[in-house]
Amino acid sequence: MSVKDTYTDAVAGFILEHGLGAVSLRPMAKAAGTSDRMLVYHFGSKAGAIEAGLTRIAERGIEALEALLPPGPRPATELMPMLEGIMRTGAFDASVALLLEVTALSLRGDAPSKLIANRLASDFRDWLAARLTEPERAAELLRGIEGWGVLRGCGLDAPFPTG
Amino acid sequence: MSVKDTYTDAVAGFILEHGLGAVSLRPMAKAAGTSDRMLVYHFGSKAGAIEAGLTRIAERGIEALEALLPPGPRPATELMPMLEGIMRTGAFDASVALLLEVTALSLRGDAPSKLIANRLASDFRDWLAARLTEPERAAELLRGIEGWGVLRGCGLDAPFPTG
DNA sequence: CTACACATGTAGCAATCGCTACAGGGAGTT
DNA sequence: AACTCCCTGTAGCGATTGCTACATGTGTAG
Repeated sequence: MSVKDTYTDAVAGFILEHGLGAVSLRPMAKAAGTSDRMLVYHFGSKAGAIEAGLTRIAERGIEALEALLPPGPRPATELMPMLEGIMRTGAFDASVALLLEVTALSLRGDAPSKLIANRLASDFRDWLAARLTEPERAAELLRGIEGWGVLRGCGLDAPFPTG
Repeated sequence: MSVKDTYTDAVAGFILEHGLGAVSLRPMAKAAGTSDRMLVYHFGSKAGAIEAGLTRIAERGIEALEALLPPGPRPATELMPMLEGIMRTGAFDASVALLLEVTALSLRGDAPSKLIANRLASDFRDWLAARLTEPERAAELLRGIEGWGVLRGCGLDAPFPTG
């Protein structure tokens, strides 16, 4: 793994932990064990570093979630309660928050955010489709999950989408 | 309307237009026709100004949406297509983006954001319940609307929730 | 050994950040 | 007239921002 690759991981971790709005070069570089100078050297700019970090996060994407589930497609009536249990632990709160931040930027017209947001969402949708015995329900259920996540972030206890 | 009240409106407008992440005192004061000095004087701090602006936005809340709809409760099969038409115009993209920003902060543990996010979401939920002939479906439909908004922000065309 | 590309540390620049100290201006009260 | 209270402009502070100039190290190919 190249040096730049290591930095990319560190940047991804920093963004996930602190959020897009809290990114600045010096603290992020410190967390990566290097200097702002090096981040700019390797990624060209702050925006480049963020883009690399977000892309890395999108690549890692579903891995963490995948690891918590038994393999193979399931009917929604089985899969959704499993997902609900996982989401309710809060383990993915940071990921949800980041998705919402990127989505907000995308809604405001930020072009790089549009790309990343689209990738994050469609990767999740495709993963969901592959995990369901009723893949045609993926979009509807994804909509429900995202909405549930937003309401959870707002402190409201909406019902989790079911089969 | 007091001077501070005018500033509050201007701050609310600035936040809606540019997003929470882009708020800084001097540009916001310029948009309000005053100086950073005055915003700090009236609101105590940047955080105080933001809180006042967000509260004002929450107060205004549903007004703009309300104005676009015929009065009285409707069945979901009627109301939801109306909402879909309105949302698809993009007129509320900035509002959605702001809600997502606040929700993200709330998910990361920011206490003031938790309050505002909760108020924004529960006001919308209550409004929806009052607008439906089946008010018990408000939470489920709100979840669908929020999820739809997120996916729309991501550039995905999910189906709008229906009756 | 030399040459050259990659990588890095030090130092600093101009801009912006949130915020504050200080000096009033203007209106109303005594 | 003197005093007080609300409001505002000017100026600036120390910190942080993204980024860069310059010098240097380090490893590899010729």
